[in-house]
Amino acid sequence: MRAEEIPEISSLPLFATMQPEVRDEIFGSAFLQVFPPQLTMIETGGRADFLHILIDGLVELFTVDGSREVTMQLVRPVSSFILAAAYTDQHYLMSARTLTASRILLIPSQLLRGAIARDGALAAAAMTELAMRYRNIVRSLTDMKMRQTLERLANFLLLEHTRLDGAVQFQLPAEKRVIASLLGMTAENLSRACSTLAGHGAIVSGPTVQIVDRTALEALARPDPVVDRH
Amino acid sequence: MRAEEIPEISSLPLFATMQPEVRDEIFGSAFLQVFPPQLTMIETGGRADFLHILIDGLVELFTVDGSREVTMQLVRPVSSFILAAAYTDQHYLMSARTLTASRILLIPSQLLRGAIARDGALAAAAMTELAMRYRNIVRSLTDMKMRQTLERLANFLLLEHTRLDGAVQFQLPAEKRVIASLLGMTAENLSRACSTLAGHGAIVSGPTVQIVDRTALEALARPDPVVDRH
DNA sequence: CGAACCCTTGATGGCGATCAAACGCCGTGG
DNA sequence: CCACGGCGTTTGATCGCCATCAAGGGTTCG
Repeated sequence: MRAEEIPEISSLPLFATMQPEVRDEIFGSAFLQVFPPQLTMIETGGRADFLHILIDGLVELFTVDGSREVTMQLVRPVSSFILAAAYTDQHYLMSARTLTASRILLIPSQLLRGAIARDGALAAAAMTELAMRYRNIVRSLTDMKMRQTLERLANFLLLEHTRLDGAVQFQLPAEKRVIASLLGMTAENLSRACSTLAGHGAIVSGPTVQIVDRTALEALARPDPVVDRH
Repeated sequence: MRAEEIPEISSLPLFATMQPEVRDEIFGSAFLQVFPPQLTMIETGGRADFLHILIDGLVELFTVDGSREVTMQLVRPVSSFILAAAYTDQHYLMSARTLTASRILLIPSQLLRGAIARDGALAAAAMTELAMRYRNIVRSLTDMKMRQTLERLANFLLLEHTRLDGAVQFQLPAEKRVIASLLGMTAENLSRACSTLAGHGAIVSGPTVQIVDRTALEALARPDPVVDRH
């Protein structure tokens, strides 16, 4: 990996507090791989031989059932994914593919487990990371069970809006079909829902979003102060 | 807690491998509490001051949105719950109530965090526990997004059937209204779905279930060999 | 320039929610 | 002991959200 990126990766919550010598050992055996867009690098049911860390690009986690697939989560840089499978040495529950060209750091699972066993600070960080991801999925499940599609879209846009520090205008992070699947709806319905939001403070035209009235959007989305605090 | 139960709790995966002296310290400061049925002991948004371990009884985890609530998970003995919130010292994402009279062991979160920091084996066990729960929620979310209600019910019954070592007849673990909410459907629809299953190898009459043709039920449920392996 | 592919828009249908009512069970109190 | 009321479950009727099917427009890429 590029020399200037080592500090950036080291400063990830997962690696920030660990012992430097253990970190050097892990990074020494890790390797960076560059993937083109639309490449499935992990398949459901496979073995989790590596912890993946997305350095750059965009990754989609999804599940497959027969011929149908559903997006579960978008992974943005810089963050790790499939930590749970890597740590417990089990099969992947989700597949992963790149949405854009991506650079991904691969850390052998076995090495990671060894390091966690030896380094208490790393163990704590991994635990925190996993706990955060757990809580995020609980949020997704809640969202799915409690809200209908329009509300989910509205909440999604509110979240993006917040993530981007309240920028009035921004781009959707992925193709609409992917967003639709992530939100548990069809592309057709997402399109209609986007039009509907024009009357509720959000104008979505193609891939660009304008938040013109956050209050109105919140009135529709009714974000939960506890569940939706990220 | 009763003397004869200490070995049972100690043999939980979470506590089995830790150092005996740390375990004694934790258990020394833990206390057992008895709750009547239908008592909400944890409210969404509250602080996670204790790790809870259900020794005996049945607990429902659920979320509240305005006036509506949704069941997220059933907790059966003996197992811990809300580990993620307790470890990260954050607010509860879910509420918890007893469904039957229950005995619950309460371990101060702060004490737990300290013990995890000192005891690598406990840290590893906690990590595994959390990873397992993470994977279970991923399964729930997949189930929710990919299947419709009848399939979800069928899969639920298959899971119960397996859990009970293939017993031909068994009781539903909770009231149907709770099961319905857990499966993301209304009580009315669950009732109809139960009748429908009579033609697919499962006879549900009131709270009792008979699996008369598992193959037929599986044909309807189409369980995923990866996702549904628990 | 053509062929995918994505997005959009419209028409239709079905799954499941909602509303409504009756039944059975069980506790309480007369 | 029985009457009553409450609650969970069941069954029926209806509604609405959203999926599906279908077709057209726009963009990208070979």
